[in-house]
Amino acid sequence: MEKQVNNFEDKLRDNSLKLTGPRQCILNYLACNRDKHLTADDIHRLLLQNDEKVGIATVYRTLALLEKLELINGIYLEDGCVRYQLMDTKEKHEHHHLICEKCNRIIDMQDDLLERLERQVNEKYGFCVKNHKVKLYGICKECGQMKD
Amino acid sequence: MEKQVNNFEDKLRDNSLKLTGPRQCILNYLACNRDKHLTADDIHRLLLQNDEKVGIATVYRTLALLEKLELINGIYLEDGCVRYQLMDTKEKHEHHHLICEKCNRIIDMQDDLLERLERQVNEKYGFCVKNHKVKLYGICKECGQMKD
DNA sequence: GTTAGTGCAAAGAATTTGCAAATAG
DNA sequence: CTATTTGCAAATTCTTTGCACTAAC
Repeated sequence: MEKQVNNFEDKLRDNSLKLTGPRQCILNYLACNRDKHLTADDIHRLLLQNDEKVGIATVYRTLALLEKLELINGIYLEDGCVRYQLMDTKEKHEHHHLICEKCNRIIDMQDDLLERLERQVNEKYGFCVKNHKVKLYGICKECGQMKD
Repeated sequence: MEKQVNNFEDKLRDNSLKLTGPRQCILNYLACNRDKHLTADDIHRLLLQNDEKVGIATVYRTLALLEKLELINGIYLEDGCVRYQLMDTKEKHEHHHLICEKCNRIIDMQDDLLERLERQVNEKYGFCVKNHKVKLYGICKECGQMKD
């Protein structure tokens, strides 16, 4: 978390952008909830709950900025709103998500098992893979165990 | 294509839904453009161009129906609108998409190389994979060859 | 002080909904 | 004939934008 915040300050400086209250706040919330997948609205609501008066427009603008600076990743599910999560600096690519079709939980998955696939894509399609977004849909352990 | 249309008629009958002009038309457009990735608006525009007077609401309702009947798949890109494509009845899962970050082309990829990954997910997370959505981002062959 | 960032309210885009009229079975 | 579907326009949802005001550097 420290690392990302420092990283953020550097990236802002490099682009002559300003380190403002709302920006610090929003990055902080994401850093404290790296396991969650928050929408702009979630973050806005969280801020208001903690008496941080930040407009929703600023939340959107900050999330767009953080995504451009490659500090967060957007996840696009089927419900029409984007969810964000802090990027793991150790990751080469984005990590994968398991989405339970019963409880709608989103489970993070760190394994990077797509290297072989990416190599084959390069050979067969001449396509040079830079990033990937993998979502696996199914039934999670807990839901699978319930005998409804 | 014949197969899908028949399949469609059966599925409608099974659910006491009606086979209407707009529904046939829309499925037909998708069947004739299985390699494309059309938005509701694309389809609506196509229909109007061919003097089929169908309201945009009907297009949305029909696409939702076709998706529920598992005849088409929705692809959720970063531009905020859903694109649809006829499902290939031969496929176990959805196929993958390569998205070029330069020309924004979407390339279909039939290989199903995720079986090993899915097996490991099942072992490690107890998660039973039913479907997947894989998008690989990068630079396509043509864009990679351009020396701009 | 200058430039970038913010909040607000209004605009925009994609999609959904309510309802009376139309149509398939 | 009856239940489903349609078209239209209005509503909704998520997101973006314009602009005067504020805050970083």
